[in-house]
Amino acid sequence: MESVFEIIAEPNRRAILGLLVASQQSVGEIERQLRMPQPTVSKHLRVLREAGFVESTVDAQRRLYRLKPEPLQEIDAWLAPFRRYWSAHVDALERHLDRMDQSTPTKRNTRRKK
Amino acid sequence: MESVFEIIAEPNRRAILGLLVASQQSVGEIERQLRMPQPTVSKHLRVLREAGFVESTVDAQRRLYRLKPEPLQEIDAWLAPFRRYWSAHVDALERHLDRMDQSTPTKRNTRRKK
DNA sequence: CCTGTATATACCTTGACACGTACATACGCG
DNA sequence: CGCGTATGTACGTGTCAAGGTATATACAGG
Repeated sequence: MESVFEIIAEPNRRAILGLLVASQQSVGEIERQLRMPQPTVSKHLRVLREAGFVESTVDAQRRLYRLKPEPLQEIDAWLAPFRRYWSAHVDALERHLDRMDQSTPTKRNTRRKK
Repeated sequence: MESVFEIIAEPNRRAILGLLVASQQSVGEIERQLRMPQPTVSKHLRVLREAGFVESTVDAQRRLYRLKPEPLQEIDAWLAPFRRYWSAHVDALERHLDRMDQSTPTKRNTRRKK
């Protein structure tokens, strides 16, 4: 279970992260909101913790889990080249639509690469 | 194999997507650049195609695969709340550092991103 | 046609991981 | 101290997906 991508492939883990983005939560609160058995929550939290997605602090018998940004930022970084790709191709789509619309003269001086 | 997250959990598939972001490629070209057996490439391409990550056109015996943006945009969208989360917390960190630095009166318009 | 090239698919095996159940540990309180 | 609550962990099980090997399909050219 090495990569951040495998970690977030699990729907329950994404749900847990989705909860924690609002505020920190105890295991029991997560358990109740997501209606999943407690051992399942604990195991997913373990995976998330060891992958650096969350950290916990002790509050008596409870443990409060909160989000850590780095792994998700890593995913965001991986996505960057593709963002550039599709923003470049919005231009291509526009050119395509321009060609379909015969009446409008191409006011298109944005040149294409490749 | 439903969710886009499961699709990109596979390292070879991410590698293929990484190749295609540069330009479209034939199966053989992918096979050679990534040094993976041809059936493996074909199977991963199939998964990517059925999930909408790529599309292919026929060029004689070859098939040219190119990227389609939507599924990756979906991942990008999922990431959005977390981006808000951590950018909010960069601010919190900055405020914290400001409080630690007693001498400087918060001249808070130098907004450093990341 | 036959051959070589290019790509897809079928079958099998293996390993990883998610889940449920049961149990262990820890803490607080009466 | 013993009980209830809160959380972590160990074990057995089933499922599913990735890889390898072999084979099928498609096309091009002599």
